[in-house]
Amino acid sequence: MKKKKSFTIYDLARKLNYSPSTISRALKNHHSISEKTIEIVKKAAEEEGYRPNILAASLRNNQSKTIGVLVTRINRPFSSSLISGIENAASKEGYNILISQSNDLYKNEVASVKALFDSRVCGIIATLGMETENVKHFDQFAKIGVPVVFVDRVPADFESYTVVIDNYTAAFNATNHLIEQGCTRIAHFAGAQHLNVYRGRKKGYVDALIKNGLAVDDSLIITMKSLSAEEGEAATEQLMQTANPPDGIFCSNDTTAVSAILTLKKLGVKIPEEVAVIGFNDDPIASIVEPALSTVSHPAQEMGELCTRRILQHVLKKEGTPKIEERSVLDTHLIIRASSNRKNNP
Amino acid sequence: MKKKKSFTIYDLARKLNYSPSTISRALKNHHSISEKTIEIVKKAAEEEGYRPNILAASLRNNQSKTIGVLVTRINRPFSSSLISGIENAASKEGYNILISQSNDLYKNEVASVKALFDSRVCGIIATLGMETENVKHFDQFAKIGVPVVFVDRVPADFESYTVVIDNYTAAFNATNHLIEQGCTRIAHFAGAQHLNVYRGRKKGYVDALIKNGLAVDDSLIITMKSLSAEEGEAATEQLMQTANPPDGIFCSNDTTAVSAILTLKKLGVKIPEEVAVIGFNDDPIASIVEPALSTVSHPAQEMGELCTRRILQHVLKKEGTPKIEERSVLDTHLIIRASSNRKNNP
DNA sequence: TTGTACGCGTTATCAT
DNA sequence: ATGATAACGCGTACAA
Repeated sequence: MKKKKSFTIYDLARKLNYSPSTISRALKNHHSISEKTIEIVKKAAEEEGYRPNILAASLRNNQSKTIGVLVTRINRPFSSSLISGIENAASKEGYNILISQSNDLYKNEVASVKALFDSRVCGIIATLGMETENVKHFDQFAKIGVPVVFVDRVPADFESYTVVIDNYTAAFNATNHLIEQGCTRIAHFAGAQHLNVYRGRKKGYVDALIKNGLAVDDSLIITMKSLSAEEGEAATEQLMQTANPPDGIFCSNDTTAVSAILTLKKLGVKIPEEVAVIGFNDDPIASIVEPALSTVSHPAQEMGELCTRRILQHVLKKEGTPKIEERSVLDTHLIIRASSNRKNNP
Repeated sequence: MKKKKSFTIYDLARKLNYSPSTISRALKNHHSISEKTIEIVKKAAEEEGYRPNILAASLRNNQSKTIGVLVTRINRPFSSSLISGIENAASKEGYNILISQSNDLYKNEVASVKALFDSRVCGIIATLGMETENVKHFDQFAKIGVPVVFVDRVPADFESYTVVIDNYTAAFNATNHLIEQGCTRIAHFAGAQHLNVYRGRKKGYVDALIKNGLAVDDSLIITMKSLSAEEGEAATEQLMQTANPPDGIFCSNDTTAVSAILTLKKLGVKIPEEVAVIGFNDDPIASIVEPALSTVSHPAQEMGELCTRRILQHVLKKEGTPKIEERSVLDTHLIIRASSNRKNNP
């Protein structure tokens, strides 16, 4: 269905007996146009319902005001908060955002990145999928000077902006907290180890154990494919059936942590007395589950805003400041709730 | 920072000694181009890393393959699921989605709609904000034949596609269920009444009471501005302090319902024996809170997919099928959990 | 202060 | 089967 031709600066020019260029300039308050003309043009534009065609402007300028965003799943607390932050910061500066999700499939990720490139985004913000092990598909951006910001799940070896949290320290602190609560046999629900976030969390966990003189028992480390509720339940059941079950679990996300809590309750295990549990992300469910889940807060919204700022800084930058690499590490916060707090439940 | 000029069909044409039009056609498998030429062109395009410039194509075709999406807050279970559905259906057909959020502010909504229009989206999917009482800002789309799909929170008087659930029936059934459980004094947490969804839910609640011969007590109907957790808590406390507190609460969303449950527990009120609670949406927290929250499931993801389908149907439609109005009402499902189930807690 | 002319990358139309 | 040309709407160098 073809759309009607829209009202352009040419139509406006004809109507006002000006040249199109004068209209164009007046509309953007060019200094060489008289106040009066600007006023006339703007008034007429308003009356006629003129709206600029951004496609044409972007093509002409070889530069769009659209930021591409790629996440694994839009429909997840972390992602949606991240996107929300990105959108708020972007729209405030007159930038649009183009969104796509990979559903954690490498194939989709590559296709989405291509699509975003074809749309000539002025920058791209991306979180890597579970299956992603190389990031060649982002090379095309670097090649033409379009900034790439990787956030949260980031590659090891790509020259780009990076916005992350310190997964290692957060995990170390979380595990350390469990030890302070008296846990001596702590299990860990780990995620795919080729992803920085899960690698960091596992390493923090292991180092906290070592630092405190506790044994690292590989049978207590369950590595999961997608950290789903089902996997969390299965792992919890499996662990509790062993001769020597854990007295604490540090989970790489809240989904599996909440799942662990529900499963432990089903098994009649007392939380946190017999098994203390701590998660990661501070999803809404964390504060609702009973006992409330201790977790690590993830400043998703702020991360999104920062990502946008990185893109804008880069785009608005003048020549001569080509540094396209900068790593931002945001603070996390350990939130201690009932699921790991033995002090209040002596 | 200016970007490098990109590799175009002209470069490809020069390199292969073909005309740009041949390249253009070969790239889209035009039937008039020989197999051999197509192969040659595609191979070279691949080698040179040629990527089409969608901006140029859209400008030339006066038709983009981008769907605009406007929600109130990206960062909400319903919205993010909706968007996820929209994105999945769109990307499958090679369409992109441009997202913005109004944060429930009318001013933002108008600005976002303008921005989406300026980007020449081929269709727009929107959920109205809390403050929105008129939808003039959508007229510009109708004017040039761009389809508008309103979803969930929709206007009463705008010719467009509409994707909704039957709020009235869902609310009626939810309230009826509370009555079946023995509730006789049921409160209602209502939302802004100029929005169809909250109006429908309230009406369903009222009619269920009437149908069952129960009195409609205005003091039991609390109308909230934003249906936030804080409002839910305040309303619950207020209700329970009265001489004649309710024995059931039908809430217009899960946020206030969960808030009610937590507040009731704090007050030592037994759920569902003394007060049964039911929410709306089936957010993740609904199944986690204790007792688990009965609620109405909202097929957000499917609604999103349907919205996209409406746009695509319209866009791909040939001339002569101009019907731009069609109302789709999706089924909801009453999910009975512990917060309203007195049968299992005699 | 305003106007003219061209090009951004693509595709549709009309030729050859 | 392929090529030449114009046009989509806008912005800008250059001219007046």
